[in-house]
Amino acid sequence: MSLEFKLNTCSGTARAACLTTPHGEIETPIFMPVGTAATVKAVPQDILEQLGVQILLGNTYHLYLRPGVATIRQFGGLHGFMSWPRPILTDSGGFQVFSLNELRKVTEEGVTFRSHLDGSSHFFSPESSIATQIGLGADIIMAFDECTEYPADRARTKASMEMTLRWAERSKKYFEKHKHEVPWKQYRVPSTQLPARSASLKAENTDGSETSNSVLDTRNSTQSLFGIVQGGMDLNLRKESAQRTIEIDFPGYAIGGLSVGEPRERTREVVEATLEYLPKDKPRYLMGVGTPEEIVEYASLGVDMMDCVLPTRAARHGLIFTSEGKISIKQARYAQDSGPLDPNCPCRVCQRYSRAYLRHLYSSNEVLAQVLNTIHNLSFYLDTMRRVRHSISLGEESRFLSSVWSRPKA
RNA sequence: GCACAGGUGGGUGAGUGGUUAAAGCCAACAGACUGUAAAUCUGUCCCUCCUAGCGAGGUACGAAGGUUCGAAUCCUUCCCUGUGCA
Repeated sequence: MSLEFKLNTCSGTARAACLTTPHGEIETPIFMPVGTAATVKAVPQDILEQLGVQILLGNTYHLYLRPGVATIRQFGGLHGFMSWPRPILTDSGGFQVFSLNELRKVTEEGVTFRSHLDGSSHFFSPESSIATQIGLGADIIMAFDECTEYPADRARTKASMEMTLRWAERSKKYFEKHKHEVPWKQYRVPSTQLPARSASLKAENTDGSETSNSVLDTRNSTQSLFGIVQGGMDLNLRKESAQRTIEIDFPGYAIGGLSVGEPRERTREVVEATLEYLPKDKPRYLMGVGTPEEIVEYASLGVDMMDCVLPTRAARHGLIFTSEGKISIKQARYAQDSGPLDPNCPCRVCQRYSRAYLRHLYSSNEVLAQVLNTIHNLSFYLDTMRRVRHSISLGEESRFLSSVWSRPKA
């Protein structure tokens, strides 16, 4: 069994479920921190575990350039390389087709990138992206797509969508043929690092010599490849893209091509419309969103998985998310403030440090500022999703949206 | 005391007769950030006024005078700093 999606509770359009992957279970709706270069910037893995991070993102393009797949393969994949025993998802490099627009050339065959590191030329196709992702060995990997830019006219959006569909077929075809080449091997991790709920995945310790350690048994499992729905802001194209992607048949579906500059109301509209066409019994992953308010809303619409660089990047830039809105810890007004970042936050940063200290760290350019700010923002996001799951499990209707934070909503 | 070299906006430091209220960098202040080319990027940064503009005045390149249509830039004197010699 490589992927299992078990619905627990539904409440309105929202649902709570359990997604089982070769490296453990994930409770959904879930927020997935982004660790592009095999690291969630500024935060060590053991702290991520303590924060309750259940699944991480990695990026194919970045890891392919550095350190290279061969290296990661030697470690049995990303899990072993970065010492992260829990689930991982890799993005295909499709987003870089969009974001590196100055450095790339797209053709039907694939995309030629100029490396942002040294300017060297590299070619990515659906086949090579999947090959790379198999080498990286994430639990969930993504089809190679083209993230359509915004704005785009209907003809351009349709052409882009059609190509993404062809690329999806190629991705799947290559994956089915090569999925057994995944480099997973048994590797030992201290049992303290294993998420409790992965206990069922622990293999028998046959040699008996490592009784204090657990061994993840991934021998009989493979990765899972998700398809990606495109179609820009055009609801009809979204519908068509969803239906045709489903025809190709994937164990999970992502909604891509959003948060690319369109107004937020538009995003919501497209998400809501697209979800309607996605199967209820499979995980739905909304790529690249959002603010705390937005992820709560998308979860209420029925999204199961989300990822976003916002909490981590914003933290490094001094923007802090709190139950009372966002604050910029750089501001002079916090220079003497003895209170925590967020009075309602139980995280280790809020329990220990003052705003004045955190502002001081930031203005002094101390790396600890990045560490602490990121830990807080991630805690806040993870807590937010925990509350969303709790609300869904209580069967609270759409009301849970406003009760997620213990404050009146404006 | 003598001889050189210097004194520029909060700091550093360009500029050596006119597009110079004065580059760049830093600091300060504010803003942005949504499948990470991001410890990044953008704006403001002498004072006052308004119709808020590549707007109008004022003040400013150690001090005071002078030359010139015009000076941070040239001249004189003074003050201060560094180095060398007494």
